[in-house]
Amino acid sequence: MLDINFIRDNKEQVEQAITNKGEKDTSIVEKVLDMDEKWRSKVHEGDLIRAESNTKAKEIGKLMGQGKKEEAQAIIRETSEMKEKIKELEEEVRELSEEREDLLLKIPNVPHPSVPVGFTEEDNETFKTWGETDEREWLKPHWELTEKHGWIDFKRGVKVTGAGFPFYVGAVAQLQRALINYFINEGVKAGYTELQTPYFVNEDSARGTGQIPDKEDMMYEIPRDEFFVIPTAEVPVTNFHRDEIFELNEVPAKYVAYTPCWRREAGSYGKDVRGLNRLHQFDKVELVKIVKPEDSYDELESLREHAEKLLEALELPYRTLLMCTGDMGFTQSKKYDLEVWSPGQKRWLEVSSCSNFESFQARRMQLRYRKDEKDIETLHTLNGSGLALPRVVAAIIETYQEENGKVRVPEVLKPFFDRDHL
RNA sequence: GGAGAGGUGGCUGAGUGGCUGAAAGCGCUCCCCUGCUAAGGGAGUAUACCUCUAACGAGGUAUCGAGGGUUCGAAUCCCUCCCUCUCCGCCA
Repeated sequence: MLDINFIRDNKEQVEQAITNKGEKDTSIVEKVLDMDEKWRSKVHEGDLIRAESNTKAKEIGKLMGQGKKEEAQAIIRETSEMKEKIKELEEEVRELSEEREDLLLKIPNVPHPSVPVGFTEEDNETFKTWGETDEREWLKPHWELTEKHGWIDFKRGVKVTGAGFPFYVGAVAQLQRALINYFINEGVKAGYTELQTPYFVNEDSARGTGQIPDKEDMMYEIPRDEFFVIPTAEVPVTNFHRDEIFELNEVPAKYVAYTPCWRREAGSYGKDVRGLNRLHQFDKVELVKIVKPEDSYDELESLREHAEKLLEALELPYRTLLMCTGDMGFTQSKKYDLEVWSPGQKRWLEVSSCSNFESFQARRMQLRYRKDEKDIETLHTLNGSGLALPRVVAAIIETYQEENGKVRVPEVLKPFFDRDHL
């Protein structure tokens, strides 16, 4: 959510941002400003009447205390009209405030000036490439190898739950566990605090990170208990500090958390969902930072570098994309995607997304810090995957495969294995 | 799941209808005093929003778990919900 005062002062910039993010109709800006105007005027009107009514109530109290019942009665009669008016205004204010809030929640975050303007994948900038893509023809896609070794059981996953909920069996289960450990360890080494989180969150939390109202369809729901199943650890982790005011020495706060992630992925099909490419449940190690506004763009770079180093340590060729305005989503102001090379599929797979939300999430969540004696300021939040597991697993299996179908264990994961091959 | 108790400011904890946005203590900040690993005195110390102001700032409204109700007036009474604690039950 943007600051209404910011919108008021930067109307054109916000409209431009909406356009650049791919939405043609920018009239919402006009609407929200109009609604805000109405809301403020009614709030003020209500405040004035309430002030008067409070004064009278105090007079009554005084008179009652002195036993002057007659005089008190006279004032009480005066207030009855006011009472109705207050109720009326309260109702109006409530409605206006709701409408205002609804509109405000529908306005996307403003992209950073360094973000390329564009609307399709082609408009994303390649920020960096690392390693040589392996184009050898005989390299097999991971699903053939896992099938051959019995490492991933998609069929039984379908039987037990449904499509997109595979079982990992034996060596690949071990590989995932090793990766989770490795990623968390690297996060902790880099100064992130490890967090284990709830996997269900309430509506306020889903709203806090912007899954509601923007991306409701991505989440599984548990209506009976009014929970949402987390689509990423970002949701519980960022909400960890919701409604809190940090002291100066408490920022930056940095967390690393492993959780499974559940996503409905409605409308996905074809090669995108083949094998481990897209699942309804997958594992991910997530990094979250809560930082001072002036630091957030430096923090974004270090977050990106941290994720990149994980891929480098695993010796997996990758590229980093700077996402264009139209491809980056509602809540971000700047986003990098890391894509690992899948030599068996001859394509890039997204394994990390590092974003700066500036104050967009923090404002919804009331995440602030005491800047000095007088000022309280909204913080900035960032997050990035470090990393998403299944596609890394796929890339490892494909990259480390040998012609006989065996798969070597990457060097950095050797401590987690007692052998050279999976 | 059943029975009971309770939710007040950063913390402890008063407060059962009016001068209580909230005593007192602790903590914290600033000032004064004090020559020493300390003590004493004074002042200040929630958040959001609105209005006025160029600004410093001033005023107003709301908030005592959340929402609703009664009342001229509610932390205080009533209802609903949430949460915490104790006992029982169940259980990894």
